[in-house]
Order: sequence, then structure tokens, then C-alpha cells
Amino acid sequence: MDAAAIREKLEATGLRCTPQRYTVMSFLMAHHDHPTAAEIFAAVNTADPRLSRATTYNNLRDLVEAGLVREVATEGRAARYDATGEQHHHFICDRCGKMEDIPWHPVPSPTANALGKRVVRECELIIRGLCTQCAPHRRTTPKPPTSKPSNHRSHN
Amino acid sequence: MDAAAIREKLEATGLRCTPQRYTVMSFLMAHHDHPTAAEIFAAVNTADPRLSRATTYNNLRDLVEAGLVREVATEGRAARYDATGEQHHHFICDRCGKMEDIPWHPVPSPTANALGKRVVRECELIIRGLCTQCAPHRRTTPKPPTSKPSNHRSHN
DNA sequence: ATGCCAACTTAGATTATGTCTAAGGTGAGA
DNA sequence: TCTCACCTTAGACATAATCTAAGTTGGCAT
Repeated sequence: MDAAAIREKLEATGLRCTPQRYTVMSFLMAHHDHPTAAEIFAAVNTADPRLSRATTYNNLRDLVEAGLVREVATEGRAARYDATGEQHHHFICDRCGKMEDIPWHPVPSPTANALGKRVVRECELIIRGLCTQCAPHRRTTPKPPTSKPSNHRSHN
Repeated sequence: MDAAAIREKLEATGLRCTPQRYTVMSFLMAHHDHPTAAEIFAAVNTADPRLSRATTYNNLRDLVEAGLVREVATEGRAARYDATGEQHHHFICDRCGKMEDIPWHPVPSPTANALGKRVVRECELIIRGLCTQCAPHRRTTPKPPTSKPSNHRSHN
């Protein structure tokens, strides 16, 4: 997506297209691996050292409120973001914690009975299991290369 | 579930049934509202002041690793826990952020094609929308009583 | 029975993540 | 050209989680 399109997207929601905001939005649209706020900050701050941490967080919040970006639900402590393009499901690896996108397919909503007066906007699937890299190992060595540290209580 | 049953559950996974661990497990089995680690600590520490914060976190991690407890995926920053009893889906309110359980119903796994070599353990639904309390309001006042603070950049 | 050792607990320090404060910059429209 | 709302910023602060180093406990080998 080109610059003008991003600008339009932002302005359509009432947000000014500042250089900082543009940079954050543009980064998110180019990275579909659910970066954390810290990762986004590191990347955009390297690209443009003017961009401060507070601004990164402010802009992420603004973009989420505007509906241009979503905060994905994960077990980790750091919030992860995703420029809402096409909808997709998520796969979370039990062993390495990695989160991957799974192509969208519609899922059945619970019965009206189970939902009561709740109003449903969307239904997303969280699939758990072993990712392509971890599946062959099954339950051998505890953790693969880059992952959640997970250093249990290794004690002394 | 009585004390002996909890003890057996713990010992079946190789964990000692210490008073502290028992207290944490027992609390989680009695509360199905996805308490945060901080809430769990506050509750168990009040019940038994010997129980320290580090121990609460250590035990939660041990229980999760043992598969007796799960850490639920949420957008919030604090991890939330759930004693794995019967499976259920989750509903997250867009407006107040509350997470509620939805009775289980089986959901279709994605096609083998979309999954590749991944091994699926379970599929959980995350349903988003407006909860019973928030639905009537639709998009009127920004937030209900007890919720995510959400105090945007209110500035000066 | 005793001593060992791994599992466990603990208080407090430390790290990681996110938010707030107070000040200043920017630009569209009066 | 003034103004005011919107925006950015550095750094202080708050919150959530983990680590450290020391002590406790209990099963078990001797």
C-alpha cells in the first residue's frame, strides 16, 4: 500500500497523518508477525530517531481506537499488534510459544441461547498445538532456538 | 473437589502437594473468572500470609507446565489463569474489556491444507462484541463502571 | 536415625512493559 | 497572524513478572 493510501486511511478516521503516525502504521502494515510495542518502537526509532517511545505507544493506542490496528490476544505479557487487513485465525505453539496466522475460514457462532443478550462482532479461532518446527520433536528437548525463555526454577 | 482429589491431581504430575501449592490450586478451582496472578496472590496471601508472591508465581508456572492450569489469552497486560476443568470458549467485550466464558461447542479445525505439518491439540473460540451490560448502551458514553481505565491522552 | 539432596519457599532486588506529566511543537481555520 | 486542538517528547512513574541468594522440608540411601 502506498503512502497516499495510508494517509487517506488515517484521515478517514479523523487522525492527522503525522510523520510519526505514518511510520508506525506503515511498519505495521509491512509486518504481519504480530510485533510487540517494544519491537515496533525499536524498529521505527531506528528508522527515525525522532520517534519517541511515548509517541509509539500513543500512536498504537490511537490506531487501535480508530480500528486500523488490532491488539491480538496472547498469553505473553507484551501486547502484540496487527494491522487489520484481511481476517485470520491464530495458531499458538505449545512448545515454543510462536504465534502464526492461519487463513481465514468462517466459524460457527455459539447458539443465541449461549450468548444471551451479547452482541457478537466477530469470532476468531485460537488453535493450539505444535508448530511446523516443533511437531517433529514432540516432547524431546524443552525449547527450540528463539522462544519464550521459560527458564523454570533452575535453582542453584 | 475435595482435598484428597487435589492432592492426587498434583502428585500424578510429579508435583509435591505443599500447603502453598494446594492453596493456589484450590483457589483456582474455586474461581472461574480468570483471575490475574496479582489477584490470586492477594487472595491466597490473605488466606495464608505465609504464602509469598514469588511462590504464587512459581506455583502458577509449575501448574501451567503440568497442564493443570492454563494461562488464558487476553489483550490485557496481566496474565490470567484458569483451572482446566471443562473446556469453554471466551467472549471479550469490546467496550468494557470483560472476559466471560461461553459454553463449549466443538468448532471446525482449519483444513489440513492450511495447517501444513502443524499438530493441533485444541481449537478455542474468541468471540468479540458487546457484553450483556454494554450491549444496550451501544456507542453512547465511553465506559461502564469497573473496566480498563482507557483514559486516552486526555492532555491538560 | 541420620545426613543428603532435590524440591520447594521466601523477601527483596531487578527487569520488562506500559502510562503519565509537563512542556513544547504544528497546522488549519478564524 | 493568532489560536487552539492535536500531537510529540523526555523522563518520571506505575505495574507485572522474574531473578537472586538464602533458608526449609521431606523422602530416601546409607
